[in-house]
Amino acid sequence: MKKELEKTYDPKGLEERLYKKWMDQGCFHAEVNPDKKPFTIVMPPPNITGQLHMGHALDNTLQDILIRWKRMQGYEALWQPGTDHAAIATEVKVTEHLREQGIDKEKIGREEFLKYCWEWRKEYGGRIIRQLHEMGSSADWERERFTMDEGCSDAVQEVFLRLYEKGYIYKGSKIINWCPVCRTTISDAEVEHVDQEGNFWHINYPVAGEEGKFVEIATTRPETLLGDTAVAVNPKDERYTGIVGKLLKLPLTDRVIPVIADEYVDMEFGTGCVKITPAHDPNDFEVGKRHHLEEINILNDDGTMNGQCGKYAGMDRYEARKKMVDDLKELGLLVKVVPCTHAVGTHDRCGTTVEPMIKQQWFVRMDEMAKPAIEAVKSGELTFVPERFDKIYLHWLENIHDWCISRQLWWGHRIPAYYCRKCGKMIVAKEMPDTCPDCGGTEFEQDPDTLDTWFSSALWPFSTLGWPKETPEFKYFYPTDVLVTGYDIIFFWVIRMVFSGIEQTGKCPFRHVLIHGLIRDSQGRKMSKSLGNGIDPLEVIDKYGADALRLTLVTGNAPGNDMRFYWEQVEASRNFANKIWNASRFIMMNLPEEELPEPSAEDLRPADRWILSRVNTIAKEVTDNMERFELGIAVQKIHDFLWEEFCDWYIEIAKLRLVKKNDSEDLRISADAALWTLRTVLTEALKLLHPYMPFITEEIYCTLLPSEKTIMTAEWPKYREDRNFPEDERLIGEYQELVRGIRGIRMEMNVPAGTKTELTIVGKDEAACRDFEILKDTLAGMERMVFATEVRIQSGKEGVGDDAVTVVTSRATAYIPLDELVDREKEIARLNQENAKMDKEIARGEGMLGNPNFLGKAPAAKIAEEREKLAKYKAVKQQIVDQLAGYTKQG
RNA sequence: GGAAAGUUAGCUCAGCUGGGAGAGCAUUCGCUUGACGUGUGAAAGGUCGCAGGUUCGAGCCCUGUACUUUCCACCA
Repeated sequence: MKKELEKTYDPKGLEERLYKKWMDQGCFHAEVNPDKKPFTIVMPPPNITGQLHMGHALDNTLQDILIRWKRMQGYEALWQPGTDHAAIATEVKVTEHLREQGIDKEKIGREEFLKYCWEWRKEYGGRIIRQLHEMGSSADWERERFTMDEGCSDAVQEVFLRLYEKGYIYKGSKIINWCPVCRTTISDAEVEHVDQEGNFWHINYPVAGEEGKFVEIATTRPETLLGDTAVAVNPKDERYTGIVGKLLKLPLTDRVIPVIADEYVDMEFGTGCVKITPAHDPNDFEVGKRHHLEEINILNDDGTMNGQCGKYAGMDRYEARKKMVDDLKELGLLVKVVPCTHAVGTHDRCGTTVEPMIKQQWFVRMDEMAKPAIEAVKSGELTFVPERFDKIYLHWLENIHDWCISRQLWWGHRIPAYYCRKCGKMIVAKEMPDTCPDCGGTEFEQDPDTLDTWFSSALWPFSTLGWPKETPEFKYFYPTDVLVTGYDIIFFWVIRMVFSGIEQTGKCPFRHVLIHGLIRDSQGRKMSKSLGNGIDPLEVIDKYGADALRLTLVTGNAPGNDMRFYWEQVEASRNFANKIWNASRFIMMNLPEEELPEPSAEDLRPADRWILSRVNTIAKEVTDNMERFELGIAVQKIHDFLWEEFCDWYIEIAKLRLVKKNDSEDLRISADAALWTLRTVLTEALKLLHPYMPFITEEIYCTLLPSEKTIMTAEWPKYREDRNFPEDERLIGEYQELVRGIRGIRMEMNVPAGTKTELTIVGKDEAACRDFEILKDTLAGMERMVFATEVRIQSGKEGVGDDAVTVVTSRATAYIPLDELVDREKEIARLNQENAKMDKEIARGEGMLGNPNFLGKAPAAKIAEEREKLAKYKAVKQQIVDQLAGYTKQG
């Protein structure tokens, strides 16, 4: 029984059904297989708090395209999926969630809180995975991992230990970024500089013991005055040479601070005097170190002023600022207030202004590990697509600071450091030690901090494959091939994976990084929750299907570039799916029940060889484009081939032969050849399209070829020399030229569609006549395409009436008798216009070919091409001239 | 303050190593052609930001310039 496609294309039921089928058949699973070459992509693990958004949709579509393609090419293709515990994001979400139920995180304590986190993970961690299923993602879900599962946690501890023993991880008191709302440290990468309106407050600091003498400083954060331990000037600044070494009375306090000289101060900027607050400014911290200044912390962890701040203690930092400015004004020490905009460091997650503070934290030393990561890109071992992201990557690494990895959070990998309760000795180990080697104490307390969530993500390409164990998977699938991600997380993730991978495994974790941009709304704005302008990919899928969404996300999108989302584009994609659906349905309607053997070479007609040749060429081009990660260009070619060549031309040509299959034995053979070609070309094109539109291609393929289980493992089309038919491509090209010309002229002449005429084709020479004779069966049916009742092919003008309009191509002139419709004068004018056009072309060609420089320097192929074109234009012109001469003679 | 990207049809964007400018949507005029009106045929629409340069030849390479966007940055 022949299978059939549903009459209308409805992605909804179809996609769900096919995804289930793939899952049931284990189509996504990859195994260590020494007979095949591996191809690996690790999926950027979505947060367990996350919901699928357009960014995920794009990212996963690109990965799925690559994986499906490589799988078809015969690679053992592993797409390694999983989810991220997303330390701070989850902790914030769970905390909120608990608060809504009236539960206070602090009250229930760490252990209890973590239970809620795991519950959350159980409840919501799978949600985004299910949503990825809807996209058609062919990841190996059997291998799904989680950054906090046993294996990944083991990898984290192992790396921590190794780096600690190597001296690359250390605990130290340094100035760090503190978020007073989240109450944790954050890394440099998490600080976003946002321009804000603010003021420069100019304040006079009285010189001690010299009545009426002041030093004027300017600051954007007056409240930090309470932490000042010096004022600095540039040693070369002659304005201030006399004052260096003197003491100043720090306003609002009873402290005195020295004036010091330091190169760091820019003489040109402000007053040339800088207040130094070592505990709350990274630069001042460095200055303080150089001059052995006291570091006075003035802030509590929640951003309020601490006990050091006298009357301001307990106030919020901004409240204190206001009060202090008022007080300074009252004291007459406020010189002026100058409005200005300046870049304020904010926490990228919550937007809170970050406070630099000195705290004891854990850091990763970056200097040594950055080197091989830089080298990896410089040597070409690791490449970015597009290349320009090299610079961003290198610039960051070349200016990298040590990475603060400890977080004052509960949800995450706890730092594997233990402190002896008796003597305080710190021991770094995977498990809690039994006895203290120093004091013999047996009670230990683990460091309360957890690790930056990116610490575990950095290990993702190998921790998911079983590392640190030498598993077969690790040996086979690592290093991975391509990493696909947005440019927004190069710093957070890509760089950290590279140096971690090289340090731990000795190998760069991937060969290529394919960078994509952001999906913006139709006005070019970032999609965001606060704007409410986000488009839910699931809604798109619901309305138009995952295939349409996927196609929309890759067409016209170049690597690294942002793109705007338009519903119209999705609609166009769905229309394409519909087109393919119906074309396939048409082909299947005509296919016989019985076997359809490959026709012998002589039974194939020119159009058959043409379309076979075309799909062959397209396969090669598409493969080339995909190898260069030009997915948008590749899919455009498949799209255009299927729609404009296969549907618009070949199917139409084939129809003529199908309807006549019972007329004669010869026509039956012709019809069979067409059917076989239709099926063959469709099959090849479906394979090319499958990575982009997996569902519709699977459904059609399996219906068309009932013995095939899936298109997923069908062999990717390869270029075949025996399917290259340049002669037929040329011939059909001439045919198309002729048909287009006839349609055009009929339109121009306003010929009613119902009016059918004879068509006489006069070949330019014998060879041309022969060629058009070869196309006889195609031409004979041309009435469907060019409204001809009868087609004659001949070498002279005999029998051609005077009232015919003409279509001139390089090798033939077609005559269409239109009797009363033709205005002789207009026809002559039209031909003259054509003639002038040819003259222009000929002049261009002759100009080029007459230029000795061109002949001397241009490549031979280009010269030959131009010669050929020139000859063609000359031939057309000749025929136009002949035609005109005929009219003149008659007229 | 550094760096990158963009500037191409009315709109949104492609354009691979330099060799006669493309798509989708929109527009105009046709088509109950038996797969598809989610279709089909024809057409209109561009000084490729501006100014120089290199080249036989530049949307593409170089220099400068204008505007837009983004990233980085410890000038208080």
